[in-house]
Amino acid sequence: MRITTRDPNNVKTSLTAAKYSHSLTFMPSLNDVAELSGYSIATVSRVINGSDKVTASTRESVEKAMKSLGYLPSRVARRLRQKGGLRHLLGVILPNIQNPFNAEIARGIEDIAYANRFAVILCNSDDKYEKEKFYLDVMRAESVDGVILPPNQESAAAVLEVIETGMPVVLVDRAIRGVQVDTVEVDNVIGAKAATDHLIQLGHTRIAMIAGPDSISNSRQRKRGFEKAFKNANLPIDPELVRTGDYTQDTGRKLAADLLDLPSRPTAIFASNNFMALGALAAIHKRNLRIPEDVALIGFDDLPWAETLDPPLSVIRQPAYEVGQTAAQLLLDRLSNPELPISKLRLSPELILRKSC
Amino acid sequence: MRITTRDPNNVKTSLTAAKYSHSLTFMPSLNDVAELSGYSIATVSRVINGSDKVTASTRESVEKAMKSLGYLPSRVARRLRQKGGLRHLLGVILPNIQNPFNAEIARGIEDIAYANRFAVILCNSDDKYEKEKFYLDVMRAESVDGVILPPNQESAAAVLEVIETGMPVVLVDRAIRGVQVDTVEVDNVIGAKAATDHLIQLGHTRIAMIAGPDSISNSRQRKRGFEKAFKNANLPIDPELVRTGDYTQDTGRKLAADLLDLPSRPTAIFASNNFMALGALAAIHKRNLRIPEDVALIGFDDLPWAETLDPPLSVIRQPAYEVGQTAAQLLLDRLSNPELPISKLRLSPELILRKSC
DNA sequence: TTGAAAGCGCTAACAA
DNA sequence: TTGTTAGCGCTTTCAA
Repeated sequence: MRITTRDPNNVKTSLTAAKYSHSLTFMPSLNDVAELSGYSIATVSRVINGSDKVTASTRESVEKAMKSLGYLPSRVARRLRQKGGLRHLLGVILPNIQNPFNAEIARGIEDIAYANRFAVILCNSDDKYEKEKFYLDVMRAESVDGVILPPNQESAAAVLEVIETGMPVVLVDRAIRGVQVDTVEVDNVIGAKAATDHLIQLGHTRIAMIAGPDSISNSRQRKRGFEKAFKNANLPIDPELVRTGDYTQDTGRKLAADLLDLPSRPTAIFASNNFMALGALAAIHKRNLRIPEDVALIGFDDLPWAETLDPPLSVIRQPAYEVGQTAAQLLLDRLSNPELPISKLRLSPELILRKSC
Repeated sequence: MRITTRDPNNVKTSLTAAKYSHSLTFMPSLNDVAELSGYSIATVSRVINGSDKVTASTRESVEKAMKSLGYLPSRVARRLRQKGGLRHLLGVILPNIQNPFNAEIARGIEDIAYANRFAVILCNSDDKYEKEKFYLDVMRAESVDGVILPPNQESAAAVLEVIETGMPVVLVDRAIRGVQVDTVEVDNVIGAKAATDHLIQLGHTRIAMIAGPDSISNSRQRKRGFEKAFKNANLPIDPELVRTGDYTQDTGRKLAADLLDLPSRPTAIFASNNFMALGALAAIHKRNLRIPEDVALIGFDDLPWAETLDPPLSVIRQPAYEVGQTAAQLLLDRLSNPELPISKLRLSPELILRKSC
């Protein structure tokens, strides 16, 4: 059933439309306030910036003038002039805000930003170099206070360049090796090892991994954790059972399908991120296989609705919100004190057992 | 099981740290390029802006100078100066990016923005007036080209004020009555009616609705659609079965629980948004009720993983990505031609039947 | 085709 | 305590 009400004719003309054409956005300036209040722009500026070198009565009349004009200081002009000070603007570049993991990070960042009266320019890169480069240039051109992003192999050089210019950068979720820059990661090796350990303890030996791209540091780390668990248990890895996807639901589904159609199929699957786990789940369902009896499944990244999936999905939970908060706080700390030593933080993941393994 | 590796001591000092303290972000300016190339800043500016009044040879040497300096024009200075032109910056204020519905809208907006070389300041308001107001001020102070947001009852006045200043605004998902401003909505009445109709056709008469807050236009519209379906079918609404939540998973769970614990419980539940549907799902599961045999469930808003829920959730799907795209395109059109008539668009929702009803 | 100079809205140094 | 002024990086007349 499809209901169609989209109505291209439902377009009305109005008086308001005419207004737009004449009114360039009206913004009173310092000058306007100065004129109205009878003081100089310097004094008005002092009032705005809460200088204590203004008489109470002066402050009062200036503030009255500001209010009556609806004056709002231009962040643009301020940013242009004030070279040393804070611009109260952060740049954040994430692969895709539609991934709940990224949304959580973004939210963590923004909550800290808001608490400190910072606004955030948020961009989606899809891990595409072209977009990353464009947005990195935007950040410089907007002269934001600093940038938070998860680098990948391809973008690393561009990120390094930005760091060279002196722009504070905080890496989240992914790292660049051998570079001294503030970084907030999750311990992916330990997380992946914990997931695999659990599968092994359950008696599985034919365990498949749907891994992420090698160009992403956390993906390599998760692979390492997987291998570590096997080595620890003195178990051999069947290379046929390790597949590399691209962190999308689609490859998760396809690779799980391939795995499931193997002559001797795995009894357990570890999916290296949330989307691929969801894809694997769909593929298993499609084959009417029981979870965990026929195939056990565990994913990396929690989902707010993992509890309500069929079956409730066991996962390695990343503290994504905290990652975002920590990164933002690190950046703000760096801004207020550039001499701070570099921090490389690694937050802990958590094994959450539900019903899928 | 909890693995803890957070290591506050894993903090290293380095040469890079020292660098920060001295290097104020280095940004070559027009002046630097002018000096290096031997031309005036005016000429350099012309080269940047692709003026045709420059000799090929001049352009060439200026471009060489720009490249060798890694020059990037400051969007800030440009914005300050150029009163008429485009700033290539959009403001977007959404309630919460962690809601996949909002994430989809945001993505739709950004894809159009990126295609036109615009960057986006994205903010979460939590539908809190204080945050909305702060971010609205930020948009003005940053002199963005325009703002996209879903208004609510409380913020409407502030939004109107912004519109008064001449700043282009596009409303998404929610409308303000009696105001001529570009708006992209979804037909909530028809959507909610379709959901309720379907439940009625299935033979249900005790149908509960978990509605959203009355302060949000789409919530009121969905209630209207629900009532319309009842009236159409000549069925009475049991007021006890209509509960008002706040669009969060938590109230969805609580209100569903109340409903389910009623002496004569409803046989079907219509949840007015995605989060409340998820909450209701959890509440039903907790009581070990079968879906749809004991209680049928339908939600508003699709979820990328609705298929994999237990059971796969039937929903009214909103074309959220298209809503975002359309809004952004509307805004860009308005920027390039302010005389354009006001558009009030209403996109179509879609009934997607899966297994929950 | 190029350059000189004014000025966008603001901060900050200096003077009064 | 207040005002004058220079200048942030750029665009845009106006002259040359």
